[in-house]
Amino acid sequence: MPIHSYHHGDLRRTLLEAAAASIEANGVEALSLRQLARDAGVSHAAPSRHFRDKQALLDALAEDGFNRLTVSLDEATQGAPTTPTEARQRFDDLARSYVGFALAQPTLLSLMFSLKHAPSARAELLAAGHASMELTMRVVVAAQEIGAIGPGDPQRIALVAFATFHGVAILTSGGLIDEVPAADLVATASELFWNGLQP
Amino acid sequence: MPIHSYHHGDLRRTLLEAAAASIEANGVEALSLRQLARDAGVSHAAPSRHFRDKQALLDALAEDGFNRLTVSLDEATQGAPTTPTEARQRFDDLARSYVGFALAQPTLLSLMFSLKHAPSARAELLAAGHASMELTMRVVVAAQEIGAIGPGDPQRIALVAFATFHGVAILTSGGLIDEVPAADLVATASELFWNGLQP
DNA sequence: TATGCAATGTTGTCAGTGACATCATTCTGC
DNA sequence: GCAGAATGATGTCACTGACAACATTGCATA
Repeated sequence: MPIHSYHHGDLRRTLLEAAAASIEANGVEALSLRQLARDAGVSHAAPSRHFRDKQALLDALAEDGFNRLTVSLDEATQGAPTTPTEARQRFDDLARSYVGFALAQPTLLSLMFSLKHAPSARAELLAAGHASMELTMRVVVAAQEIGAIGPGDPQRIALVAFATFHGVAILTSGGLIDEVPAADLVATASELFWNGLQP
Repeated sequence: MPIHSYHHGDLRRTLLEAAAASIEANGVEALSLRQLARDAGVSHAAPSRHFRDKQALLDALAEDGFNRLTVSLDEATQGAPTTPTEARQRFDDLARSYVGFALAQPTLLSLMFSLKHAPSARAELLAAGHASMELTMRVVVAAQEIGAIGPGDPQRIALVAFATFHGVAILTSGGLIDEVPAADLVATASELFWNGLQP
């Protein structure tokens, strides 16, 4: 790809990456399509070829975020547990991975769960979000299968676990907590939740 | 107060209420100070007398939200419990109240925990947020005092409880969950968490 | 009670923005 | 090698937030 070609080459990806950096640095409110275009060295209307409007860019960012979160959670919970200790470890790892994601890109996480998405993007977002929750369910089911935790609708348990991780992630990344270190809060949450699941 | 006086009378409150309605209807992104001014029947620059800039209005909204949340949680948990069943009931009520607040004004809740606040407003927001968490701690301490749950740092437990409620609230109000009714999710979360607290 | 100042509201202006229409260039499949 | 699809550029418009300068009103106090 020549340095100065009429076509950018991979403008869509460039815009997404710059936008992700921008929202973390200055918030969603301050995101400017025209500024992104300037930074990418294209005209102010070029982004509209890839994102119908600003909302479409935000939707794409959110979907991308869910996909990255799914990868993170997946990598953190490889291998089926064979002992209760291992199952518990997977659960801990899942929680730490979630909160780690949140601390690294808190604004993106908020955006992912923000409810103002274009109806057209809703299907993709739902699918991407569900993939993340599926991973949580996988950990729950694996723990149930070896008897590390009691029975119970794994989907419901996984949803509550996911919600717990999310809440801890938002609280710790939101700067609303000074007294308790983030890692301690994650550990406490994981421990309490696990206790509640015991047979 | 005359119908048409030079001074509006209570513009600040009018703006806050209209803004709260606007963000729930159209999202934070679409909030327009000038539109709020038009709706209130004042000039486009009048709001600046009450809110230095848009961020200041959002900060005030968030603080107001925390105060209202605190009132809701307080009203839902009146009276010291005397039995484990009552203590458990308080805990359930707290969770339901939190999620009810979230369902009624999901965008405001997101805004409250958004990290994009002016440094000058941080102190007030922190105080308002802590008041909500204090209420959660009150419920935990009350339960501990009558032995309904085991010992443990009540602040840490309360923070995790708060986080759990918040996570469930965001998930249920965010439209990311179709399979499980919100009330069921709240009940499951409350039950699992309570189990984890048993001595 | 009179008055001066603080609080509040108005008008005017400016640069930045998102969206859209129209035109230009390049790429790709046939 | 060429036609049409992708992608980018240019021009324009209404709207917005922020700010400056000016107007009106309410209130404290002398």
